[in-house]
Amino acid sequence: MAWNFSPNKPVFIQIGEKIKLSVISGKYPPGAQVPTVRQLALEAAVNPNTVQRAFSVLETEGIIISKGTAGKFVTEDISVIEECRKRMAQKIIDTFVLDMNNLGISTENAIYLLELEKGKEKL
Amino acid sequence: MAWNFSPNKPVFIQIGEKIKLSVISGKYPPGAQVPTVRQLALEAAVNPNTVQRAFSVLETEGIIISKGTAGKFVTEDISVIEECRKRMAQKIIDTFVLDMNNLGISTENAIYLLELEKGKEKL
Amino acid sequence: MAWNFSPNKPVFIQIGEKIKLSVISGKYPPGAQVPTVRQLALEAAVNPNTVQRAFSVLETEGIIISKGTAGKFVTEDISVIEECRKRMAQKIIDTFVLDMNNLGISTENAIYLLELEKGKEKL
Amino acid sequence: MAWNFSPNKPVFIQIGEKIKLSVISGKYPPGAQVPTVRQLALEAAVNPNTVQRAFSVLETEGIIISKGTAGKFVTEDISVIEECRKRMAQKIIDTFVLDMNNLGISTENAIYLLELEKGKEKL
DNA sequence: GTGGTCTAGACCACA
DNA sequence: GTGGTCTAGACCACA
Repeated sequence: MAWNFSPNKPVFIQIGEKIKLSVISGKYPPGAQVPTVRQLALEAAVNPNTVQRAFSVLETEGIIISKGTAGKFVTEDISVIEECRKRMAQKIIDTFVLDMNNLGISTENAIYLLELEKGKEKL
Repeated sequence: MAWNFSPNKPVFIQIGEKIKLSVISGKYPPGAQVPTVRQLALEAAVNPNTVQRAFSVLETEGIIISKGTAGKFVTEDISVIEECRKRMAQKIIDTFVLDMNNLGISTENAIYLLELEKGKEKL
Repeated sequence: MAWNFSPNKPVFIQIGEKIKLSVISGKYPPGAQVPTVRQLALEAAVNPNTVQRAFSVLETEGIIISKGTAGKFVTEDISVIEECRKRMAQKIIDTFVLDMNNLGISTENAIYLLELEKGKEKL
Repeated sequence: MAWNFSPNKPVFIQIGEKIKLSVISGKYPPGAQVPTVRQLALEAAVNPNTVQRAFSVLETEGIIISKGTAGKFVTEDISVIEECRKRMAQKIIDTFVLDMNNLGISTENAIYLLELEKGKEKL
């Protein structure tokens, strides 16, 4: 995993998002143990407290469950994960549509621009 | 103009973006004088320093030009405005594609989801 | 406010509960500013980080809203506060009934014991 | 016996409470042998050390008496058990009254809410 | 002055 | 070894 942090967002948020994406992508499947706080802190070269804080957000969301001294685990409730994936996708879409509309670009035109973008990807 | 600020972004950034959108949308056409710092500060109920800071960003970008005591004016160089519009649109698109891909959603599927979103708008 | 902490619960939890009770009791009414992080840290003789953490829980619950550099304020949405009060009361009742039942004391008998307790209070 | 542990309390405490309740309820009567550490550890799927720790608390309280290799037995001194039952009940009541009062709910009103709760139980 | 983030490091409980 | 809490203290952005 690549750990290059943007200066725009708090590090603990960025760590949390990366773990969340690993869960959603299935890299950490339901019920699996996630890396320990100390391990992630070493990897990402941050203080363990910062990793702890990232996890505490995910635990509040129910994505990660702490089993005391045994470690932290991905929830086995698949619906929580799926719900999270949907929520994130919808938020990205809403932001995109709103931002484009603010620029005076209709959703229809935005889709057209994305088609062009898709064309570029093939190159 | 509605001045309801999100707590997530600095206020001066939000003010700057709003003015920028007014320029791009033509509400403040090329060469036109923009409202004074004091006027905007009153309207938005913020400290004049905050508005000043927003303007200083726009002046650095060349969108707004300060003519000393005469006031601040939208640039007459239309290409600057058009360039800014394109840059903003491209940044929004790039962010959108990247975010969706990170969620495991291809650009193609993202377009499909946007089509659905467009459908909702009609309701 | 008396700040004597029990060793059984984390300090940040106890601080959070105390603030929450102040909100529910109306000591900090809707819309009012709550004491600053630094002020509470001084009063309670703990690290500002610990107070910050207590607040972050209340902000997640929507009881407290941070208005950037202006300070932190009690939500103006009275329903959130009322909802919180009800939730807390119900949780206390549920715990009580469950604990008593586990001891082999029916809810009816528990009420009888409470009547006795009420009698003691008058002395 | 159902062994589902809450993540909020230490497991050894929860095991101890469960055994204590079995004694109080008469499931393990005075003088009776209680299951062995190994047996309970197997049942509850925990480390034998954890069960041992739970027992050591109960032995300190005098509820359980260890007779060396013969095993562990419930005390034959009924007054110890009765005393324990009373102490637990009083603690639960005190906590309940205090918590409700902190929420601004008088003991009288608390009793009223419990009456409502009793009503719900019949459904 | 306000909130907010982060580090270094200590210390604790649990298993 | 695992998670979890807390302190002291630095540093930053915003207004």
